[in-house]
Amino acid sequence: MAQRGRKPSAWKNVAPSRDELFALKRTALLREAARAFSARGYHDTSLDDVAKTLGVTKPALYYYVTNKQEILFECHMLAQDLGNVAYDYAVEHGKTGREKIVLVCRRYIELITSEIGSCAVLSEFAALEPKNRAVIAKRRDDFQKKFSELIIEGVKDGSIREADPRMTVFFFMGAINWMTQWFRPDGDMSGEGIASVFSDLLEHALKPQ
Amino acid sequence: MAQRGRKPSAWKNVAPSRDELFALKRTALLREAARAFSARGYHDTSLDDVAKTLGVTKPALYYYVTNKQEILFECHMLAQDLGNVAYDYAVEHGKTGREKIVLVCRRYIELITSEIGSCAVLSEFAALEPKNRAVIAKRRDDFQKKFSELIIEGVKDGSIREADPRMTVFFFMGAINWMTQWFRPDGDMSGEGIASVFSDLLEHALKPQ
DNA sequence: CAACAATCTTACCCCAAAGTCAAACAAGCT
DNA sequence: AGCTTGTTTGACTTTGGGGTAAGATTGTTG
Repeated sequence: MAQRGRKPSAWKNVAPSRDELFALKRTALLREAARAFSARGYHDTSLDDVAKTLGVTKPALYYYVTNKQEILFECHMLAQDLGNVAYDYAVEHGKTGREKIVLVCRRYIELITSEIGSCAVLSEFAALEPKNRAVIAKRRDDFQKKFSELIIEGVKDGSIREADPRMTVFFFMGAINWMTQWFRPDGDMSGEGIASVFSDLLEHALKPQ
Repeated sequence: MAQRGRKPSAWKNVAPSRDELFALKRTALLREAARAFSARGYHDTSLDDVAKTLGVTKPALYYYVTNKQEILFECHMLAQDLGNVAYDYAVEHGKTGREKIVLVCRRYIELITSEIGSCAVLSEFAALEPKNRAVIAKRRDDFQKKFSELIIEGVKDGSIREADPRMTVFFFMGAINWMTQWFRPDGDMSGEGIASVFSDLLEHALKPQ
């Protein structure tokens, strides 16, 4: 009934194509695996478990993924993407260096808390195999470099007091990354609430005087 | 020669008794395991490797330890002890709430950086078996509770601006705990250096105005 | 319907690494 | 020397879980 009077091609919106179905299932797999990894850790999560949760058997997973390691790698990539989204947002909306930094902080927290499943995985860095680890490490360093530059910008424009950029980045990125160890979506503090408190603390830490 | 003219009992200082030897070896085992766990992660570290590094074989380790899990548990306990040491030091030496909090931060960082091997393990929380995990979690919560109370004290005595105590603790404990992910003893920043930067940031974040 | 491709299952292989055990070795004591 | 207790080893068992092969099932298309 809702379909009536639509264009003939309306079915496309309702019945996903094969490729779309494939992508959908693959994403579901990554999400579920990420959730499990964060809850029990990479090594204590068997693909049998993940499969059971998804209502299939293990070999079915291997149709969408070449091995367990690939899952972990993709989760890391997805989580890091959020960081870049937050960064772009902040650079666009902030004026001074401090405003931008504080905005990144706030936005990033909002993003990872709403997508916690795929992000808590950030703590499983050691479980990445060397080649993948190198890729993720490189991206992370690039990311933190951009942050450092925002701080330098803030010191120049007078919105941030003199401070070691690299250490400052480590400081608040640590505070944020550690969230994956304690944040629970059903806890008594919302993602936005935490974002407010944390970005406020950061702002005072950086402000001159 | 250095021994000459000493008391007859001087040998005691040089030749450890059996019990002392046992304790010495056991500690060496824990230290080395901790180092390996931090470098490669708990699950990617085999006891065969640890044994080889110590110049013995795996079964020898089992003479000092009942199983692998016990090693991880003891490492966590040791790392947490440092937190309490830092706390006691700060309460003794600080006057206002803020001074105490900042001192805990500084002292704790100095301690874990000098003992990084046994501390980087803090990130392997998920690898603890349920029973042990409960013990460690309890201790950690107690620890953070004491911190919260220092903050409340600081707000009362006017040395700390209005702030959510629990979130504030999460914030800077996160920043510190995350150090285990990036700090390297041979890096270009000493433990004291980091302690200074971090405690300075924390101080500004808490200070009124 | 037949044929072909996409998807998923049952049954299996395989191996790294935790953990065990009896025997060998070492050190002190009488 | 020989006895005893503490320490270490070589050789072994066991198991969880990653990964695979071959066939069943479902869906699609001519």
